[in-house]
Amino acid sequence: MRIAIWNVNSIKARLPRVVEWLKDAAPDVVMLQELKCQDDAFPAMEIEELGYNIAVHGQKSYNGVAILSKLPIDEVSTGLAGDDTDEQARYIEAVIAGIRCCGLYLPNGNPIDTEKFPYKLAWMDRLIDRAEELLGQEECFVMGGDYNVIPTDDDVFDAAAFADDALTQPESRARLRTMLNLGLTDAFRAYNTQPHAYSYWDYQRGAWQKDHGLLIDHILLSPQAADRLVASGIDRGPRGKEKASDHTPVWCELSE
DNA sequence: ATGGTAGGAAGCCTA
Repeated sequence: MRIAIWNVNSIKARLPRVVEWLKDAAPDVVMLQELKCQDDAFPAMEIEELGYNIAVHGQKSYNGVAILSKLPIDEVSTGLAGDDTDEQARYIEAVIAGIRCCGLYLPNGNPIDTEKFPYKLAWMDRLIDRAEELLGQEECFVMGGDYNVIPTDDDVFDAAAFADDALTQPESRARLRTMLNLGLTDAFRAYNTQPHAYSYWDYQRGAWQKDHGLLIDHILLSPQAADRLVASGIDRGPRGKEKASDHTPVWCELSE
């Protein structure tokens, strides 16, 4: 089963790119981030026509996550436990063919001297709690999406330029490492060791043309899922197209 | 030293 993640930066603006990539790559499951639309505005028909079932957790203008699946989608739940006042649509879970698929759009957290940064860290703590809970149940699960964390200085084109960025702060990195230390496996890193492999390139300053990117989209696997991991990669194709998202898909393949 | 681009909403915010 091939599972992909993609921050599309508006599903409505990106629909032609998404449709073309779904036809081309034909992943079994796709977890989307940054839909930037409400549930009723999600272009469901165009995607269902390609043979996908859909679970959406949308929000007007900002955030929004979805799961697309060729196989039936069960046990959908939205939102991340731990803060009843949090109204941002950044988390969705569903069970597909016995695999719990957790799609997330982690807060960016910039600038770090505002309330946005503590919100990011608190959100990560809640994600860690959820991961611990699922690990305790010994479930086969995948936690993937835009983590908005650059794991190491080798995952950014210019570490010095990002020294004060929320994506590289020790507090952000420590929380991501905590998830790995709990026993989760970074799917991409299990099969790819080369530094400076990116999943995001800014629209500004010709970042794509210069390969000035960041690796911030990650797929973490529970031990039961990692046992089935046979391949993982980054599909740079979509980033080079017209009207591209600033992110490109990351994928992993689990054996049956 | 600052602004560059993209998207959505509605005449600024987020990234």
